[in-house]
Amino acid sequence: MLTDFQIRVYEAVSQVPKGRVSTYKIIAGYIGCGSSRAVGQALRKNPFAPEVPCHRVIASDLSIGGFKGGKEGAAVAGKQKLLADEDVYFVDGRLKEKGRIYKPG
DNA sequence: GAGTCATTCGTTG
DNA sequence: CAACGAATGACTC
Repeated sequence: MLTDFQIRVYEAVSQVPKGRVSTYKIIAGYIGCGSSRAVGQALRKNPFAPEVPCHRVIASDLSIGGFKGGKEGAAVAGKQKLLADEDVYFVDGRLKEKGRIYKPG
């Protein structure tokens, strides 16, 4: 069973176009949540894995964030790899071009 | 009902 | 700039 909150997150993340990324903070504020952690929780489940590009979501400090339940290791390694396919590159574990961040509005 | 979490901001050194 | 602590909101058991 999915909650309205999770659906909100999946909807917001699904709106992020290719070659662009978003942050937990932006998603959280976009759906009306004061905690970015809740967003990560919803993405962690990600029942719509291929439909919801959870790999297009990073931390607000331009860090890679987490992936597949891990915040470092092969998890984020695969995340950066996927982002690299989207023309989104990372440097030292941080987003290369902050302009890649997609902000609604 | 308590524990856990893929975060974020503020203070201190 | 770097490291630590406190706060927030929701999902899982």
